[in-house]
Amino acid sequence: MEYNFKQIEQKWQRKWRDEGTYKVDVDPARPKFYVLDMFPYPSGAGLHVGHPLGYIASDIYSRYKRQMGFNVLHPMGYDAFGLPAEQYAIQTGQHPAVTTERNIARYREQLDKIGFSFDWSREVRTSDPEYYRWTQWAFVEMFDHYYDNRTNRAEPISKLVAHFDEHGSEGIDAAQTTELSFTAAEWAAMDEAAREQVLQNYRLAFRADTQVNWCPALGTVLANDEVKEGLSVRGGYPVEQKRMKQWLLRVTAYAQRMLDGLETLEWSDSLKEIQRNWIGRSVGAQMFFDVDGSDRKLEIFTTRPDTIYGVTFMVIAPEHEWVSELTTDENREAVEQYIDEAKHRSERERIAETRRVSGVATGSYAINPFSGRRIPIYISDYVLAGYGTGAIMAVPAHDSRDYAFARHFSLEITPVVEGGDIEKESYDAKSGKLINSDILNGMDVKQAIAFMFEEIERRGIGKRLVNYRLRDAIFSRQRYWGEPFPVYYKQGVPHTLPLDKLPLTLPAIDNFGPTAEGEPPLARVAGWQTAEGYPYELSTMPGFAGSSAYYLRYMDPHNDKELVSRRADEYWRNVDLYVGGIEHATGHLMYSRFWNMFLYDLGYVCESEPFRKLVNQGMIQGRTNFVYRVVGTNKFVSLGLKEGYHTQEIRVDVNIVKNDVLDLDAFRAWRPEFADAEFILEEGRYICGWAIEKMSKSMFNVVNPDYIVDTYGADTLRMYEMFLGPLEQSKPWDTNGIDGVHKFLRRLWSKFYSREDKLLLNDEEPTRAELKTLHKTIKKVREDIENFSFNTSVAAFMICLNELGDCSKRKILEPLTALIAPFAPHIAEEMWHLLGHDTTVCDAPFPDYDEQYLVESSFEYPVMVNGKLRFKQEYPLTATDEDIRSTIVSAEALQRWLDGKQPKKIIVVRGKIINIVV
RNA sequence: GCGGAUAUGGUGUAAUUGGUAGCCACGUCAGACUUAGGAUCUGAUGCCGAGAGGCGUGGGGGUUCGAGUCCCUUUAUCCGCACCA
Repeated sequence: MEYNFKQIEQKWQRKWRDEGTYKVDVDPARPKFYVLDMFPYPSGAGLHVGHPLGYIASDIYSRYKRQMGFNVLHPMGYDAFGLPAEQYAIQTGQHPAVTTERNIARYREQLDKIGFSFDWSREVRTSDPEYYRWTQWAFVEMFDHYYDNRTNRAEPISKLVAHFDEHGSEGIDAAQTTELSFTAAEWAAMDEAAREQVLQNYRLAFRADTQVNWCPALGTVLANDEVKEGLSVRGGYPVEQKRMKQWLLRVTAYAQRMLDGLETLEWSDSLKEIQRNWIGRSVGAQMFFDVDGSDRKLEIFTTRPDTIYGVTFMVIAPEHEWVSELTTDENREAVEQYIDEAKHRSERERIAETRRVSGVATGSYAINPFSGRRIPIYISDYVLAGYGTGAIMAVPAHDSRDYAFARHFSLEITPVVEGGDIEKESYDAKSGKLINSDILNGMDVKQAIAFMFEEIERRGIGKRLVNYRLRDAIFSRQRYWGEPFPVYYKQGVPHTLPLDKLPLTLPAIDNFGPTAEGEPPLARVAGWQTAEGYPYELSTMPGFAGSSAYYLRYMDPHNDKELVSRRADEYWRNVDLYVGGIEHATGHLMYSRFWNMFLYDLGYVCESEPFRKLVNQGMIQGRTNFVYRVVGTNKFVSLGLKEGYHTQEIRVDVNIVKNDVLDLDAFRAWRPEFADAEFILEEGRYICGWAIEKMSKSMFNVVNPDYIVDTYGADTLRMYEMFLGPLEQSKPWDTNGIDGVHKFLRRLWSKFYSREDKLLLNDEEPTRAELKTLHKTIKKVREDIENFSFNTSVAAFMICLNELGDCSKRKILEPLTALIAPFAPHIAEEMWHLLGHDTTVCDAPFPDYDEQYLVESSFEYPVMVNGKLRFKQEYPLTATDEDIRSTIVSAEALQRWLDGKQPKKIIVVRGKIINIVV
């Protein structure tokens, strides 16, 4: 009987669905294992072959763990809110809910064909009100909490209010937007709006007037991770800086914990490094400089307090709040002009002109608190308003940016650390002896920094301080297709809806663009207000809101009382294995950790880190095929012959090319203009050229998994995607090797049935050689799965089959079936039943190996007997005395042995002594 | 500029973790069976050389009895961050 993958796969997929084979429940009697994929955004283009790569890997691991006796949670859902659906709606007028629903149905159909072991009864969709009520709920909780740096956790805002009632701001150490100072009496005198203003300074979800990334083309603000090189990640539109009142999440409160938490995670070093850089911790000193002729004190942050005697000027950002105050009348015009220019430079220009030096003097002077010198204060856009205090002390001798600035404006450059040549460039290295530095002279840099930290605090002019590059996350988007904020405004003061009023559902609209006044789409909704007539917030939440806690919801997806029950949470705890793309390194994977830590502080979840182990699968690139048209004709010349012609390169649909050979008839049928195409063939075939490009519709290189599944079957697709190379590595999709994998499955099948349809399975005893092959394969596959080295397991299966020859023995095929089940579940299931089982193969125990079958020839120390070299040995299974005697010893090695030195180690490879280590 | 990763046949890759480099596939070549083959099966296939043999893991150097693997240096490609004080 032929290997009829279509019949086998349909049969078992239906059965798995009908019988709920992959449904799981809390089972305290069994150990749990949680395997999660990053859920997809259901785009209109459907699933391409790149999507399943990670899903297949995680499915293999899930099935393996299940066969190892674990209760495996392996859910799937959809990240259904998002910009593309809304953009599509603006263009076509189709409601995003409709198109999203349609796309989801398509995704589901495609996913089902691949034979994943998802528990679909736990599916979540972020756009479902029953789901997003918990997103809104978390937001309300964040609004109601602040971060206490003393207890190092989120605390109820009521605790803060109680403190204000009693002591004012005195004694508060909390994560905050700006430093506030007021007494209990002042607090008592504030009205509601003023009090709320103060509380917004502390809330974990808060509103603030900040510098934001504004994307005019998309009509919305974006978070830092949604902007790359001054362009929006989605769409690639220019992004500009703008001051706007926005909702934010105070993720910076958790910066240190997110940094520390990385140590406990099994993530790749490169990913941890990306997060560390993103958080950007730096230890330095806060210092106050007196401003000459003013009682203002200019606050700066520096990591090099040791260079204080080398400070020859100061610089503040153009957006610094004291710009106008520090500017003297004679400089005012120049300063205003400079500020105006800076404002109109886009982020992109600013990045492109990174090395351009620009700035202007304020006319004011500061006093160096150590040397007492009077130094000028400048304004320049190389100082960022968003980092530190937006003001720096400039040390041109030891900072390349300050150096460039000083050179440009001919400012004094005083070296204070030995080692460089300041005529040529600044000396930035943190090593050397201090000079020209009064009390610091003779110390080395590290010593001087430590000394200065103490000295600054002792003199009361500042303190040691840790700064982070991480910014609070902008949380509102001026869009329609997202979670509405459970917020309404009373006389402009924001209030959150009570929890029992959630979810606040997204109203239906039919025009998805911004209003004429530039308001978000929700402004179009008449009556978008509370029953009492208070208006709701008009913006919606960003994409990362819904994906920040979805892994928790999977644990208990139908619970209408809470996000996740204690019982479910304490059983499933956190994700043991998370598989997904590296592109979420600074977005989703940061926000989720923040969100989870917050819920952990509040006692809703029992683990502070959501994803214990993380594997990043590589991206699958497209492999574009080209044909070569002879210019001015409808003749196409094969790749190898094109040199003789003047040709034009045309992209051709990769689905009508096989192994770079063009299907001529399909090509003629592809486009009307090619209907009468003629070909110049080489050896009777048309060979296409190729290139690696991003997989996209416009390049005609999108390969759809459906086509592969229809042609070769799901098991072939699964094994082939794994066979392609290491999981973490990006690689081009290329079907050139798929026949090899398919052939393997057919040969596996032929162990059961001959071509004449005879059942070959028999009960003969296996030979030692066959057992050795089997156990070797089991060992290899077990180790490979644990290491996510699936490509080498596929190779191991092929070797196994080659070595087994025509063996159709039950005692070999039965463990082999259980072994291959995670990779090729359909054929394994069919084989399992042919072997006479009526259970499902995913519950078949994963086979173990026995070392006794694996022993290779192993020689230990040689001993001298009657002047001859003899081996004290463990005999190999098949070795005879003849084998031992014929062991070849190199002359040199033997000589060394005969010199009488005691060898440490004898190197024997395949029965041959290569060397003796003395 | 800083940080991280990668580099092995015509191609994708593998290497017991310092021990015969190239497993397993693709491709190619030869053969068998076929009316036919883009089916199936068998064999060969790193490079140079008729052969003996020599050379081979981006380049150069080092450690070691022994290096794809460790160290130094250099080149190329990819990724992340990028005026972060």
